[in-house]
Amino acid sequence: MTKPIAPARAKPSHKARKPEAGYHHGELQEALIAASEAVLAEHGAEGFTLREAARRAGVSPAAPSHHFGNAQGLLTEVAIRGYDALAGALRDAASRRQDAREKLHAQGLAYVEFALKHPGRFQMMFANKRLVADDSRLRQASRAAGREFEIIIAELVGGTPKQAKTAAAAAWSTVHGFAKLALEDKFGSVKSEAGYREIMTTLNHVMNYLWPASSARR
Amino acid sequence: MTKPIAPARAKPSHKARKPEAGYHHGELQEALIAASEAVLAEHGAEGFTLREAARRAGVSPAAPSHHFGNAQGLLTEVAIRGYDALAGALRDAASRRQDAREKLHAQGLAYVEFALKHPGRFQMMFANKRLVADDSRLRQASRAAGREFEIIIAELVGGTPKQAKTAAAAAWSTVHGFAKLALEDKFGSVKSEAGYREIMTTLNHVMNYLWPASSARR
DNA sequence: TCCTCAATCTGAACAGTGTCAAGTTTACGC
DNA sequence: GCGTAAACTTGACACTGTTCAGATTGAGGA
Repeated sequence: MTKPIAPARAKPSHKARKPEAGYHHGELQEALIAASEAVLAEHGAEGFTLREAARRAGVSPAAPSHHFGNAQGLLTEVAIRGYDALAGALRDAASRRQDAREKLHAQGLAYVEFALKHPGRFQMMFANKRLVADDSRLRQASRAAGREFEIIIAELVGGTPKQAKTAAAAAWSTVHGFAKLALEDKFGSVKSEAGYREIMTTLNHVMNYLWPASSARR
Repeated sequence: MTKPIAPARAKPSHKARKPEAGYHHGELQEALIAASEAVLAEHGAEGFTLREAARRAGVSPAAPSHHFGNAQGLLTEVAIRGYDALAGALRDAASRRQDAREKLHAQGLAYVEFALKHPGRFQMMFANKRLVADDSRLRQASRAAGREFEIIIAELVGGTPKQAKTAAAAAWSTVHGFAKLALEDKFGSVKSEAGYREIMTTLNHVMNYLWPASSARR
């Protein structure tokens, strides 16, 4: 079933060309990142192996080390892109609404959607032990994603920056916890389409409960 | 075909002494569970290995399979005890308060405290891929822990059972997400004592924000 | 008391993992 | 055209979880 995938390699002359055979790969970084994301999508965070990623990129198991140092380095790059994508999804969701509360709700849905649609990548993003946790670019990307919540929350609650930070921590915790619990089947099976929709409506109820429409809650 | 959990071994009456030398271990199941918890405490969920647990129990790497089938079986047993301990901590925390809101706050603190003080075990409890996720005892233990929240939430919000379920999902999601994010250093370093206390006061603020004292919130 | 036999545990093997050192191939500036 | 440095491979090592044949044991029946 999984036989040697045709190696995607760069043509010698100019590295902007289509991939063909050759000792040097040419675009190995990108190929490895893409391969890693594919492995994460298929086998989840626990099922990721460096050798499998290398295999899919058509190179030897030792090749990644020349570009990323080790598996943590490669996964860190994957996580950074994951955070970028997450931040984009959050910004996108908020931008489609007018009301601050609706923006927050949309962000919550987008967050959980992101987690449920890319479970492996999402779990890896929050698996510090498998990443270079103190990588500055990683930390920056993570904080940028968190800031998307803070922006909307500040708009919603007003108050001092400290209050906004608290409220943002609350929002992030809630949606993150919901996503994590959902991924571990605590709210039913995520596998089926019906289960997925049920989970998302549960999330909707949770958001309505914690951030209701009127200013007087409950 | 089902995992061969050995029958509870009767302690050899005349040999109730030190489990020192001997071909037969005598209390290997308990020893393996204890060893696993020690490994989890020292190296975290990612750092757990079956061989290391066996090593600590003074037994060959193949021995655990006779009692737990495989690593998942052993870890499932560890997770079950973890959920039992968690449920106990939640019940305990609530029992010390009168007001329903204070009970919920105490449960939230207890939940995060549990996670931060036993990170490896906690993370493993929610790592379905490393457990026998459909083990009935595991599911029951997990639901029992979740029910501790539901009990207090029902007391707090009243309403229909469905509303209570929503509110309980919200509470669980929030404290679980907070714990997970804290463990991944999203709220500062957990390592230092000062960082730990800062995290717990942040949690306090979050709880006060989401479940404030008066009925009119914020 | 002895004997059997099932339960328990070992030892060796296997396939797979991440990483390292050393060797091979290629690209590119001079 | 050449030399050098980067890119990649090869082979090895120390691990991992799991399997299976066989050694060891103790408990209960004779």
